[in-house]
Amino acid sequence: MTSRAETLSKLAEVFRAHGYEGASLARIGRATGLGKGSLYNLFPGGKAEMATCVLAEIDGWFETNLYAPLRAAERPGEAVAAMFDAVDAYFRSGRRVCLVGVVALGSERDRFGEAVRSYFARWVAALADALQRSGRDAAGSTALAEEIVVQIQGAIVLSRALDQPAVFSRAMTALRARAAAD
Amino acid sequence: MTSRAETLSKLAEVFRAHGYEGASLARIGRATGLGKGSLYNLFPGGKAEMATCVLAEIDGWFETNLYAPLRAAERPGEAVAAMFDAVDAYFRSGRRVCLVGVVALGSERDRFGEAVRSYFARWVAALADALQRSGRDAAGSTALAEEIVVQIQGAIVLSRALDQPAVFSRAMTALRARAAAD
DNA sequence: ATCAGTTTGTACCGATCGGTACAAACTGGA
DNA sequence: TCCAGTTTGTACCGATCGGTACAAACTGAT
Repeated sequence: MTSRAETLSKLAEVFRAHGYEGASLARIGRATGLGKGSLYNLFPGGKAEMATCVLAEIDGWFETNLYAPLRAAERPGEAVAAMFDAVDAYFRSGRRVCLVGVVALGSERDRFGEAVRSYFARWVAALADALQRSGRDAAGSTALAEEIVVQIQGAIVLSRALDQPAVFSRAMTALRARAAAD
Repeated sequence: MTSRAETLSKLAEVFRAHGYEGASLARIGRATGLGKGSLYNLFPGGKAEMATCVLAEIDGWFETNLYAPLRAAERPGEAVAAMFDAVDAYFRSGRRVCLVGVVALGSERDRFGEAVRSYFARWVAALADALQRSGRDAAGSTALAEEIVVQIQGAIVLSRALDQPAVFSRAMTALRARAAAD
């Protein structure tokens, strides 16, 4: 069953590019190469279920590749550095949008509210955990973790707005230094 | 001609709430209390012209209330502090979305590319100008200005995602301190 | 009061929306 | 080879999309 996973990633790109309301079934069908019959066979709940599954897959990817390593790392400092590598690759230096962030800004926020909240809350918590275990006090760790996630999201916005991936890269470089300091 | 200005602000709220694609003429008509006849009389170019005018009005508001004061201030430090006050009020502590930022993330970015680019470029430039005149070197001013705008945008995303306006307020407080320090 | 010019509501257009129905085409096990 | 069960394409549904046409209702100057 290769279809499901591949389809989800293509679905994600459609939602990323056009948002929930702009992701029409016609566009989805074109992007995935699947007709309505197949789509509704895979996702009986229609567009809402597609979006839910896409968000769940993204959430799972971040949990596996970012949050869990941050929480489990024996050398937290290296895990934080690895997170920045992963973030830079995943968001393609700001050229790729954060779908969860886009949902948070849109009118569909309430529909997917818990998924959105959990994704970001766990990101901040996992990062704060790693920062604290690398020698910071609890309050400072949480504050810095929150600021890092804020800057990642903001850097995506600004680098896309200015069409300058360098903006994203600069922000990541500065954050790496902040996280590594002391 | 009270209609035009009032209509634009109501239009802005519709675009903010639903994005360009989600802002249907039905919703726009409902929100403004105007029929299609009136809307196409005010904006012969249809939805695209409405969005262009809304972006232009927002741009004008920021130019007048933020950028110009930052560039003209005799006491740049106070102008920067005033900017944070204005930003906090305008974005209602993160409860209100930045329409230009939303457009930058969406598929309509290219259609309004120049407006989006200019809005953010002038924001960063005006802020960097004020920071430099308050005693910083040129490179540090630009870097800090960029980071401040990044954090404002990111704080809107995160505070909405977590449904915690306090996230936005904390970010603004920290940025005020960063900007005031030297 | 009249009338040109504007503003408004409404009916309507073809296209597309998300979703359903269902028969044809597949699939693997017996 | 056959057949139950799944997967697929396609036709179709009512609703809504952005946009147009146009006549009725307003407006202010004469």
